[in-house]
Amino acid sequence: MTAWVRLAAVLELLPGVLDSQLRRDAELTHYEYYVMAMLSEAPKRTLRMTALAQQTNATLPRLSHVVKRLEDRGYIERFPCPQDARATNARLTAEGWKKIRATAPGHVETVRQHVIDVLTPAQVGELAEICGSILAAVDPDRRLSGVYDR
Amino acid sequence: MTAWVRLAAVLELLPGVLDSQLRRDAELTHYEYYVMAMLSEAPKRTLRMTALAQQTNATLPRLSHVVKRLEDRGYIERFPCPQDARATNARLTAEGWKKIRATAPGHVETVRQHVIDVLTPAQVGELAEICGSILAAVDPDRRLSGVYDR
DNA sequence: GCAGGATGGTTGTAGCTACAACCTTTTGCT
DNA sequence: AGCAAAAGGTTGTAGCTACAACCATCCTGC
Repeated sequence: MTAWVRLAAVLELLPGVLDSQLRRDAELTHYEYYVMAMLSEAPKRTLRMTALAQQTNATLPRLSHVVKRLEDRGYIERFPCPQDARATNARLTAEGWKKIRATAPGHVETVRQHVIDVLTPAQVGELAEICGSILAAVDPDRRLSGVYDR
Repeated sequence: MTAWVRLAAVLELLPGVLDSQLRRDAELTHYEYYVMAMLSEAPKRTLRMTALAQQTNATLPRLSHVVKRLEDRGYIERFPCPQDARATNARLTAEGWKKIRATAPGHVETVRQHVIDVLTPAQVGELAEICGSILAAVDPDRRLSGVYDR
């Protein structure tokens, strides 16, 4: 009971904390940041929409809306995939790359402050295990979340 | 890194799972359910808006909107607090009580299925500790969340 | 070689949350 | 007492997400 009540509280409060830091310092949603971060680590900073949706644990419609907004702001560009005319590729622009480089340190610091640094190293390990198990239960087919690596 | 990436995924996916079960089976949001659950455990099934906001980890405006909707549906009633003319009390109606009694088993089962039962007892304990630390960092003044009990 | 289903993606809309502005009552200071 | 500031709530609005409907392309079996 205690575990669940506290987890529910974290679920409710933590996203707000992360969001407001990013919105204040970079005018970005946490999810928008995550999308750009995933692109920045991909080969050629390019990913197909479906793959990007999986990696960011989101549905395709949600991603589509978000990418459109980021495209309007000049951080991402979309172009049809040459191999598959149905598919769309999303690529981080130079400006988007600059943006993510500038934003990352502050965001990482926030995550450290509120999560990593308040735990012992052993607890961090436990947390990874625990979240792994929960993810397996929540998304058994792993249609979303390419997060089971390591 | 692994711990954080997975926690971020849980933050993104778990609320959706809980919400859809409740919306499907009871036409309730997870947060609406939580509000009614907190009221159902309070003395006289009544709580002041501020207290209710704290216990449910929400801001007052959010609670105000939610309570209004639940009032329209007949699950909650509001009345001015006799001791403090500024304050408002929220009370669960008989219908609200019936609703929560009917809804609880399915919700609890969902939580077990996706969280508690996929962890070892030791992990459940660890999870409570970990979330406690995170909450302390996220909300140092404990203005929200009366969740540090035990 | 083509019909029917599956895959990839976009768009429209309803509903919830965050933020800011506002009003009322209470408290604190002098 | 009296006035300023704080506490308790509500309302309005903008913005994001979920869900459903939709279109286009690809693939499979026959």
